[in-house]
Amino acid sequence: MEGGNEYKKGLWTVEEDRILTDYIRVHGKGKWNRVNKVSGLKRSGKSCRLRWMNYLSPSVKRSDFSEEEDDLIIRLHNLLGNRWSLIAGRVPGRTDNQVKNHWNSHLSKKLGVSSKRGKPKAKTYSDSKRAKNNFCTPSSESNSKLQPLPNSESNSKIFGDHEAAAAIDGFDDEMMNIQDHSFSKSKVGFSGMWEATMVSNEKFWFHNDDLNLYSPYLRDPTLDDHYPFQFDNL
DNA sequence: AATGTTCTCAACCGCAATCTT
DNA sequence: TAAGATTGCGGTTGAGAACAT
Repeated sequence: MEGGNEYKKGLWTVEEDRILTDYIRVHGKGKWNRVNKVSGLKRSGKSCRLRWMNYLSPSVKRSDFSEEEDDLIIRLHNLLGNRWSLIAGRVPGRTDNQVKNHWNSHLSKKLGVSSKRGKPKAKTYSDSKRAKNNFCTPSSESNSKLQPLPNSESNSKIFGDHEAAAAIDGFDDEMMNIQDHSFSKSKVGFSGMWEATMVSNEKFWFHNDDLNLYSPYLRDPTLDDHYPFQFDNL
């Protein structure tokens, strides 16, 4: 149980960092609410988790953002909006907090856009569940590793080689037919080179070469178009 | 040098999702 | 199955640093 005034707040001291690092070396990460009980550290589990994930973890890169990272973040943000965790998952060594701060203090100015840009908020529980299911988030363990395509044995390409890739340069209304399914580029609103791979009768995976992203598209028969959700930030 | 202003980023907060009992 | 605990996310805050006057 977290709460009361028993936990310290504010910046972490070197000694607190050492205690937390020692704890994780012995017990591993996770079970954050056990940290204070075991180590005596006067910090909430939530605070311990944040400190480890954003600062102490050896996988966190502390260097300045490179041009390549900036470029990747800008493209991912264009695609995903303020889904910082998803974006960070595609930028090796960077945390969601780092990416968010970097965007708000540097990139948004560089691009001349408002940093208060809102994410396309899900309106309902099912919407937010769909939104979560619609992108492959790398597990926290394999932070930054690309999600592989689903097992190729179980997949059948919808298109032949030539047809497999569809160049989507703008947001026009061109329709593309995939066997008996059809979708509108404008509703997807992605740019780049996409490849659709059939996983099952109900599920496609899109591969964007430009962004190295794999995204599942789940058909939703309850919607009159076949798009589970739209990217209204585009 | 002193003071005021702006910027950066670590950490907090509230909420929702997920897990555990 | 329900309720409480825990985890994870994105928005926001505020202390300290950097810059301007």
